[in-house]
Amino acid sequence: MTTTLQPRWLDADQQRIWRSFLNGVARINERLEAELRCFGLDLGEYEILVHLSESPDRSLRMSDLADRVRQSRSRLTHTVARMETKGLVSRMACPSDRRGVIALMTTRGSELLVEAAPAHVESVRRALVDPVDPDDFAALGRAMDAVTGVPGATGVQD
Amino acid sequence: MTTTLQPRWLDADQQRIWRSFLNGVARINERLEAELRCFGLDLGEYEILVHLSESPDRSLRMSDLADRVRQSRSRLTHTVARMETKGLVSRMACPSDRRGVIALMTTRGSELLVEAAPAHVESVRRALVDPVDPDDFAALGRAMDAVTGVPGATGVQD
DNA sequence: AAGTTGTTGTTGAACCGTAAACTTCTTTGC
DNA sequence: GCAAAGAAGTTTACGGTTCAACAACAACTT
Repeated sequence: MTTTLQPRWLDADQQRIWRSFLNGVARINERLEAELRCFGLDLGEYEILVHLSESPDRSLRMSDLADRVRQSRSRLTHTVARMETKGLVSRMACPSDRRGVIALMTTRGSELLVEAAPAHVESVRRALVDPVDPDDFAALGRAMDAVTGVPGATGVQD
Repeated sequence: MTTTLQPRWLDADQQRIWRSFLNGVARINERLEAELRCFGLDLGEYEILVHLSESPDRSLRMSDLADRVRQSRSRLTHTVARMETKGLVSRMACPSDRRGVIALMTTRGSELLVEAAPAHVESVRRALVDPVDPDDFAALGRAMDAVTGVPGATGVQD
């Protein structure tokens, strides 16, 4: 037989919270995407620009960038290709590894990020930060860190 | 001039939490999708089956269903059409409103849900419920309710 | 040093979601 | 009653994501 033990169903509270989570995430995404569309960007492209802007020389190896923005390599290739035609990024060969490709943000990309960032941050505030109680917001951070396995201070403060 | 006041940037903590959120959500989605793929479903299809199974006669108006699973009407039409070819749902005319279409779950759809549900619930536990501290999990629920504007008990308990 | 294995990044096809136009029907207001 | 406005679903075209196969290179292995 396969390992089909009795399923540990969620209790009523857990199920309510789980559905609240699904609803909340969907709502947040809707708002952020809608807002970024005014700048001709989606969340994936925006994140690419953010991570490039935070890196030395505004550049990052494709595989490194893919990990940071949680996109598959294939998806990143396609997305960066599109952004390249828009003049937001460009690509060059990696000097240290001839397999590698380095994506770098253009001046135009940088300018678009500077333009879009304030509105985006305001969206994040309106959609999440402002409506949520600060203690709950901190708990949200701990919860998501636990999900991704970030060590986090589980013990007592000293 | 446009209303470009000084942007209220996120402070270091808020930004860390926001990124934890993005990472956590992505991780949870990955796991749930990967698990459901074993049953030939994605999260959108699974949710359709769940909501149909909870409704009288295992049936729901398309627009009603669309609201519950947070899909656009267009998307739902496509998804249900696909599921219909798989034999998981079927469609019939709505008796009370001749514009309406009623989606209903087939026996096959019901059987697939019964088969997939335990594994899915286990995924939700492993990805979210189990790793997160119970108090933080409750706070997560309150936070997401605040995001979607669910009234919620903000005051003191009586 | 040659062969194996793993990594990096791209390609093209299939698939899915989005957006806008459109049909049919209901509801509203005069 | 009738025209206008609105709602329910579908359709089509387009764009983006996924998936599997692939080419080029690096890193081990012996």
